[in-house]
Amino acid sequence: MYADVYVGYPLEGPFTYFIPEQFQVSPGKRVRVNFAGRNIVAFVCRVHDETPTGYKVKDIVSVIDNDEIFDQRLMDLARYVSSSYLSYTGELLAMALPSGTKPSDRYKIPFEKKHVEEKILSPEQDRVFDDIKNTCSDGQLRHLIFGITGSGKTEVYISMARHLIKQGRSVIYLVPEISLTSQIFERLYSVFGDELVVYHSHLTANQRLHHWMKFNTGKAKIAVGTRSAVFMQCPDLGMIIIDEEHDGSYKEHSSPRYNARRIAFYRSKKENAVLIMGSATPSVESLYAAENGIIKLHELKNRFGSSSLPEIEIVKVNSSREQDILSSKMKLYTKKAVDNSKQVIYLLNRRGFAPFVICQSCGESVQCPNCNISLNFHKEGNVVCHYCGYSRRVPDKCLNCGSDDIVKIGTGTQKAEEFISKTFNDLTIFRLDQDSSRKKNSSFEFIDRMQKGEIDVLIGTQMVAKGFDFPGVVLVGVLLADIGLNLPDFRASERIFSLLMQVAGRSGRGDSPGKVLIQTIDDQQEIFRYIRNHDYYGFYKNELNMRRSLDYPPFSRIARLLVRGKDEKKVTNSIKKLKNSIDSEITNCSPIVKVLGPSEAPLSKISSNFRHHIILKSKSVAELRKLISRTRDSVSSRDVYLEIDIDPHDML
DNA sequence: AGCACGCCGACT
DNA sequence: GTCGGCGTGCTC
Repeated sequence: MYADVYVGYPLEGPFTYFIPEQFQVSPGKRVRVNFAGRNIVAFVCRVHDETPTGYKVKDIVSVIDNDEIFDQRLMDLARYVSSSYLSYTGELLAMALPSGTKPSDRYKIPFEKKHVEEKILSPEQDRVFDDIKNTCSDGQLRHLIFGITGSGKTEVYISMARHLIKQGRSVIYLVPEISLTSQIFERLYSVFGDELVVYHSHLTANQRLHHWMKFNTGKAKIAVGTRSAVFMQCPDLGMIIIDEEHDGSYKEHSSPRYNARRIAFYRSKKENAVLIMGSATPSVESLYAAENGIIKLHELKNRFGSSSLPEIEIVKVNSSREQDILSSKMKLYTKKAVDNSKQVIYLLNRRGFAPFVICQSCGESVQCPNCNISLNFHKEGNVVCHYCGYSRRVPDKCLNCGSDDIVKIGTGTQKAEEFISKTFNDLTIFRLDQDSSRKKNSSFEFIDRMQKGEIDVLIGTQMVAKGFDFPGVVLVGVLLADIGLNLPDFRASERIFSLLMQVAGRSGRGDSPGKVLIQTIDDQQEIFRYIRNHDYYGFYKNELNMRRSLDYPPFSRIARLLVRGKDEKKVTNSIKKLKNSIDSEITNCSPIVKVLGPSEAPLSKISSNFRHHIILKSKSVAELRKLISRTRDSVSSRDVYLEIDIDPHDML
């Protein structure tokens, strides 16, 4: 007998191997095979007795799984996704499936089990729940809940999940990032107990395998996880929930560059499962789909309980210098909040853009030698590159002109933390960013301390904006809203808008009314008018008009072709060749595709790789795919790589 | 992706 | 004459 297998390389398979007598091989198991001289994992998709001709068949080396870990449905999904994103079936399987070899159930529940009384839905939540429940039995499977922050979308998801699980079906619950799984896990655990599993990349490979199998066999009925959990298999998929659906994390940033939102959309139809997406700031694409009847829209307009939306104020600051980190208004509001034993959250979006070390004499900032990006100053006296990890001591003299007049400009979370603790020296301050949250269990610890009111001021990057429910917070301060607003990227204002609305939603969730103070250098930006009024629809309309006039999504589909390599000459030659190939192909058959570029990518060099790109736009994504698959081989030169991104999330 | 094969330039 | 650069092609 023979087995057709896929391998985790950018190669379209499958490849056929001989099954030695003693092995139990069936579709859905992983095996070890010798492929091009090395032993690698392969995924069995078919077992048959057709002797291949034309090459010498090798034997399977060993069998990894006793039981099948996937079935035909995942194969179909993998083929669909890889063809949609011009990646490869095996590559997708390798990414989607757990890599462990012996399942481990040694997963520690990250909190003390406590009894939670059953929550009763508000009339508004109940209406939405009923509406979803009733319409989905009529075949309306896709739903978008547009609910303001604090309106209790989670409770609607949970009611729906409980309803479907009672019918013996399974539920996938997606959240944008790992730090959010623990919070939602706690809530779900109180409802579903041991029928719940988690799935994300911070688990060990063997834990992942165990959880995958528990869900796959139907022993667990609900799985909460990050984007890769959208591929999880179960006996009867009843629903996929996408919480914070606007979030960019649902788009995978390396090949296969799938978008979990689209996959969920596809699966819901294919497997007759309900899809619920929820957000306080729906993506322009999703709301547009709702307006066009592709998704059913539900609104939650009231906050749960007695709290109301916070008041938002915009305050102009003069610079991003240290003395301007906190405006006098910010200091005043902060003091008032903590004097009443309440809590404050400060958002400093993106650790990656500040602070720079700059020469006052020639104006040059200290650049990363591998990426053409300004290095960021860290407290330890080093400058660090957040793209490639390069790090060096702060130079005494300007590397460009030799002047010793170098200063640090801008503010990162570290510096802000230091400055704030100097300003308010009796407060307990906690910093939450990628550096501080990396230590294991620190995020659970911090949530606990925050809930107990032990922390006065929480300062952090966008992590503080997402999902937290701390009733003691009455002030949210955005230290510098301008960061990221002027990026050369058509989604920049959408991203900043939802970030600011999300973080604003952290304020005033308890009994006391909340305030939001947004500091900005440019207070005349249009976006602030919508933010001040909590006017999502106003923002949306404005944004939609812009997208329409420039032919951006949702009015077209985009593909980005990025060529990168260490030798810039080769990169530019390759992309020219690619452009020529596209041009001749277009005149032949695809006049409905618009071609922009080639041009240098905004991040023109990362990790010593020069980057140039071509942007393709078309109403028809099929046309884009056809064009790319016919021209991609023109980039064939060695050490030059072509990265294909269908529906890119940013174009930096 | 990795790796072998094989075709032209420059050098002990 | 050979070493080694990298373009091309293959992997069951």
